[in-house]
Amino acid sequence: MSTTSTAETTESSAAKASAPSASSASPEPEELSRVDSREEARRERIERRQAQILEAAARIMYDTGFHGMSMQAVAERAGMSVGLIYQYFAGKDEVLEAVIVEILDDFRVLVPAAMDAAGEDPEQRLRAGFAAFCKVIDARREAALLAYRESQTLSPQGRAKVTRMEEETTEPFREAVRAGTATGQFRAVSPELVAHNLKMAAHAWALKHWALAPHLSLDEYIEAEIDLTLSAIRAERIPSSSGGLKGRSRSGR
Amino acid sequence: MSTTSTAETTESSAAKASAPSASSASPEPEELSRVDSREEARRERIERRQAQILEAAARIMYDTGFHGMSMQAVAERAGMSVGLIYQYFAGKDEVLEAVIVEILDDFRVLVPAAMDAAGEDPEQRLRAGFAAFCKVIDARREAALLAYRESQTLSPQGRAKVTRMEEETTEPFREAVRAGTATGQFRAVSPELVAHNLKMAAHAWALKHWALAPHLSLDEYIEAEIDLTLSAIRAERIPSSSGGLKGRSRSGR
DNA sequence: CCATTCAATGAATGTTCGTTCAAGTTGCGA
DNA sequence: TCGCAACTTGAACGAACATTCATTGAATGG
Repeated sequence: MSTTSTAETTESSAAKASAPSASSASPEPEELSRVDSREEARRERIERRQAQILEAAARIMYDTGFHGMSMQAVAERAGMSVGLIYQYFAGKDEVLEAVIVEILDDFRVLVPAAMDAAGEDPEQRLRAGFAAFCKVIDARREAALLAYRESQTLSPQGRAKVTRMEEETTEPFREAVRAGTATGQFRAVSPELVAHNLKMAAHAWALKHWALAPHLSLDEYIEAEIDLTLSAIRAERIPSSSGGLKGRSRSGR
Repeated sequence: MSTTSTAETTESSAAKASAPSASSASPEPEELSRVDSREEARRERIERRQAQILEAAARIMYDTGFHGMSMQAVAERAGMSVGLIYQYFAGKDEVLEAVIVEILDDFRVLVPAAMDAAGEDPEQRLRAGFAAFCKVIDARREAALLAYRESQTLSPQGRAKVTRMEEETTEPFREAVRAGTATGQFRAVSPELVAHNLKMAAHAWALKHWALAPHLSLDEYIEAEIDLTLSAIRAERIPSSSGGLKGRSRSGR
């Protein structure tokens, strides 16, 4: 899942970058195809190796944390030698960044896709987006947890990148809330806050899985959370009965 | 703040446990008082030292993470020698556990206190408890973040302890929701889920401070979040208009 | 069948760090 | 003033670890 885009995102990395000098000049078709298939095989191998490494690294970090992960252990788990890891990643730090970027990339791609597939209605869009978000988290719970625990460990650039990706991820939520407010379906709530809450609720499925999973299935959780949020932001459907709403509604800000 | 209970909680630790052999036989009252004041001074020193160490450790871990924290660095920051740390903690792991337990202890004490001070009304109790929760987080943001990042690093016993303390912390929230449902002020929502959401919203002030703080002050955040939650769970105040509430309210479990 | 290229290995290296402990210091009672 | 006990120090030790690199092995091309 998203392996392609990950490889692309990660490619900033190590050596290996001996850019395909082929594309310049080699008119023979057989020559071309030979070079191409070579190139292709190479790319495939690189991808496979990186995936191997990232999976092993994610597993180990989940158990022990970044600091408890030795490159030796990663190599063993991935079924290769230590040295080989350094062919595909410049160092331990870069392995961490790749693991984190991989899952953020899934969010960025899958959440908007699900929302667009859900049509125009803001409520349906929020539902679909939130469900997709939670499902990605559920599928990659280990990596999601890592993204939290070890973000601080990243280089400043790495952290900036992660922050930016996270902002992008929640932008569709903000837009849906704004759209709903515009149509009058939603109260005048802060799109930032609602989007933030949905994001946190999704993250919580990973962060607090030990507390939630015994009570709820993933689908139940998704249903319950989105219903709660929608209850909070739906415009009251009863324009009648005077303003005397009992409660002090100093809704702040 | 809560230093006392922390010292107690942590006491399982290192050597130092050369239990007061005095208590066996020394009838002279002057003897006794002399011994007592000695004991007291000793305890005070232990507390002061532990606090010194924990503050330094929390600061360093916030910047570098547990793995980036060397005992040498802690000693320097705390203004003491490496060896001395081992007089008060059995090892690096125990320092981490103490830092985490310290803040959880604040929650456990301060949140119920604030709720009890707020009176009987479930809504007011939730408001007060949530505000207290957030304020503790805000006051000790570094430690709160650590509790997240490094919980996995703890020993199994340490993790179990932290889990238990967290459950205790949110119990008052669950009770308030149940009470509100019983009086009919709240809809029939899951107390577990609502308490969980409030806890997460409070945690988020630490977890996502970089995203929230530019938009909102702490007080504004508290207001906005609790208002949103209460909007979601308040019973509709209009008993008229038939049962057709439109929404599918299969709020599961 | 040789030459070349490149993936892959894993022992060796240099460093960092948690922990220990022998030795020094301080404070207090006699 | 002496002696004792508790407190404190920090150099030293050993283990772990990230990273390197000389070497092996396999595939390709002529």
